[in-house]
Amino acid sequence: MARKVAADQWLRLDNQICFAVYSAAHAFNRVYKPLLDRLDLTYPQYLVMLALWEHDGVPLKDIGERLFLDSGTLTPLLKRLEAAGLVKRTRSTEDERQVLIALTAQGQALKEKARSVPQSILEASDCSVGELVALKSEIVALRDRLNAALGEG
Amino acid sequence: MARKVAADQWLRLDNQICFAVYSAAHAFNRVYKPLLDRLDLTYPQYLVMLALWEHDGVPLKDIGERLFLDSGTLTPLLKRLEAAGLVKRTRSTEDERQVLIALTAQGQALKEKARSVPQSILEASDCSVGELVALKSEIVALRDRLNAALGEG
DNA sequence: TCACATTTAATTGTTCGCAATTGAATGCAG
DNA sequence: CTGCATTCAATTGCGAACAATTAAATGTGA
Repeated sequence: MARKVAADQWLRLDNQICFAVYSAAHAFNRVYKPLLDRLDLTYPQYLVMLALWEHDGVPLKDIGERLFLDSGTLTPLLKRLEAAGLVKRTRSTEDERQVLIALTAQGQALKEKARSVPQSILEASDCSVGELVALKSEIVALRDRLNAALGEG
Repeated sequence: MARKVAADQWLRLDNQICFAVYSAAHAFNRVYKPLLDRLDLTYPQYLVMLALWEHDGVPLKDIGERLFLDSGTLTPLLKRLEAAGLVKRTRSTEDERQVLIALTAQGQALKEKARSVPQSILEASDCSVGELVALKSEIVALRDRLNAALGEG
């Protein structure tokens, strides 16, 4: 019986790091919600805008690689951003398979409204920048090992 | 200009801990996918089963509090688990507002097939149990602080 | 007891996320 | 140049996730 209980430890919800990550992601989402509502963005849309504020005029594929998302997710999302007037989607002339995503003036301007968001998140996290940076690095390292395992599998 | 670059650091994708968590959650999901396909479960369904293997015959609400999910998510998910023959949903007789979720024999039996899953995840994580436990605790602590901030906000 | 608030699931509508497929453009071997 | 594979975005279908609403059951105060 002691052996059975020990075996069960591996299936306990509280012992799953994946559940920790899963539930933390949802917690972040809920904290972001009211902040992003003021920008009329969802969280995934905010990520795309972050990517574009760094590198504008890039193919859809590049955004996908950066965010680990595919066209099935990005195509409709980008159409919504275009409908909102934040980006423009144009076929590349050199390679007509590619769709280039470029910020509109409105999309660039939104960056200024977004500047206050990270500070609010930091406050909700209730810990130091240093701690968050360290934790972030560990999580990224784990993510990259998981993705590497996928490539091998 | 140096000042503008410094200000932009806060909006850089790679500096967002939320994106680290978000992308790690998706990476976990992709690693779980082939393992859970063999159990005919999605990842959220797997979480519900983990909860039920620990505490059977509980109200939907309890599962929701445990997993941080609401009825809008759980009601259709549990109907799918019921359709798959893994759980039974019954109105409580003491309080007819509540729906009690109980494992079927098949649902209990699935636990044995699930025992090999955590080991596979550990291998894909490519690090020690100790490291994972420590990281998990930090992530849970962050999640709880975020949820606490929501309550205050 | 009666009115009213609270609790609990279910429902509706929108947005992700991904697998699988389609179709067009491009690259490449012969 | 031809034939075939590859790349890329779009589409379809399904399962979350959540806000907002609805409806029924329960609890509470007067």
